[in-house]
Amino acid sequence: MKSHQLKLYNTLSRKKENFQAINPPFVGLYVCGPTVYGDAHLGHARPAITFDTVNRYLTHLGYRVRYVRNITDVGHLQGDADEGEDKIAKKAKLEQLEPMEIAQQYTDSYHRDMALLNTWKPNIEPRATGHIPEQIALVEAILKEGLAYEVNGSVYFDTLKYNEKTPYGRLSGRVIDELMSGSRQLDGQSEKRNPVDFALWKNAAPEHLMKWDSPWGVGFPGWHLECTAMSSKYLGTTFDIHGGGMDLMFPHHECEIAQGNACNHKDPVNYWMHNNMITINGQKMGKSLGNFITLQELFNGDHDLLEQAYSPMTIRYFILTAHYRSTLDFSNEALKAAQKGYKKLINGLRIAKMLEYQFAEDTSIDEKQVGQIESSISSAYRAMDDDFNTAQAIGHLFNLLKKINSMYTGQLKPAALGEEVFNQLIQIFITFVEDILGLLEEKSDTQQQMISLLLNLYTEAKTARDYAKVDEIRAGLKEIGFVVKDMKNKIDWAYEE
RNA sequence: GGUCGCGUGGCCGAGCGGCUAGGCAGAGGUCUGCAAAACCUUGUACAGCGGUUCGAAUCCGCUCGCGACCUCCA
Repeated sequence: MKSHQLKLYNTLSRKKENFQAINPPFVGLYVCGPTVYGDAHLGHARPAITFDTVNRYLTHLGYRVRYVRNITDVGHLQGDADEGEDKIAKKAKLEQLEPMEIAQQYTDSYHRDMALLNTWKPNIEPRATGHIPEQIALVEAILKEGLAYEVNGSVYFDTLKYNEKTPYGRLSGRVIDELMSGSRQLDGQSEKRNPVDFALWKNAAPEHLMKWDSPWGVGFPGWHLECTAMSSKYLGTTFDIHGGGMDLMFPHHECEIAQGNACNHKDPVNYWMHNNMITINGQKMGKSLGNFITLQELFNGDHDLLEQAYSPMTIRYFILTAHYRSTLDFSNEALKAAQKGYKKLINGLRIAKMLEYQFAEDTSIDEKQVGQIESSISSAYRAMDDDFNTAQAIGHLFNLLKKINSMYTGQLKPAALGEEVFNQLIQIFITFVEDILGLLEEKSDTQQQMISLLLNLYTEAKTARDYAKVDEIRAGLKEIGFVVKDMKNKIDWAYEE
């Protein structure tokens, strides 16, 4: 394992803490996945990409990560008028499909979008419906502890009783008395002893589509139970890192802590990490607000708010240019700037892979350049070590990129760096861009071949001083998104930024 | 109402007590048949008002503005 002191911000302590794995080199990472009742939107991309980066960086440091991300295909209740109705079941009725058909369809589209964003697949991707017995067992365990009660075939968590021994609300900084006084008495909550109690198991109405037998009758699991059931099953009753969106902090993650403590008398998670929201015109983007843009719409440019299409890698880069705990505001201007920045970086990646070290007798080591490169490299690592600051790391990568570009145009001789520093520069730049940040060149092979063909014609025309032909080829390539780089020492191409 | 967070140059966005973040846009230059790309140079920034400090965008207080959570939500 590399000697890095990784620090990460723990929501539980509200501080950056040194990361210490429970059983190194193994790390358990659990992230709340999507509820599959609609296409993934920009908001879904944020946790997927930030925790993908966490996964990638931990792996880079030599940890062996078991990444578990669930698929919620049952269990979340609809609010207000639809109280008690399952979100997925509701959608199913609407479209005259089986609930599992809906879940499958959106699981597939989620996988497709996440693959386009170049996120690593979780090692385990458990489904809530595949873990009903585990959830029932959890409910029984909590009942046995005397921290839950049954009413009319439903089981509720007795939050007040739990709070007598273990404080409830530590994660989100809530105090139970304030919650009690501040909460509203909603319809359908009458079965609960207290408004702060939450459902572990819900009795299903006859028309309810997704339901299972249980010791308390036919029903379905409560909203927060699946994550406790699946995380403890695959990662243990106390594991290293739990991630998710900030909006899940309360009540979802708070309830997970309570459920874990109720069963196992210990905290389920050492480090809680929460990504901030993506906003649109300063407001949270969300399904319930109806102001979201799906990833497919983004990729196709097919939305009223979009002036153009933005590629998956542009989206990934865009998200990475902000720290994960900051809000990130969507706008065409910001996305366009991200697109240019991404392409600039990827042009650098292509160049880095082409560059070769050449010894030159007449060139001595340029200590200033070497110093700048070494400083940028260590700064990039320091940024990642400091709570996964990808935004800052990217800034340092651009400084390295300048050196790479300078060598490419012949303004800086590789020999001026010395072979060791040169190799380090190239290797670290490529590793950061591809492996750690997960940014790939978006290309196709035939496209590459066509371009080199055209560049050959360009070079021939240029040698023959047929400038009309030269300009024609250049203009034609520009039209389809490529620029000719006609330099003193060579002719090449680049993506138009 | 309660809890928490934010306000950085034309735009996006790091920074968390002293050292140029970076990207996009703009200006000048080098290179080039002309360009483009690249490279170099360039930008009186830190919501306002007080305070702490040798020193504050960074700490404290107040004011203004914005947002999140408290209900499903990434």
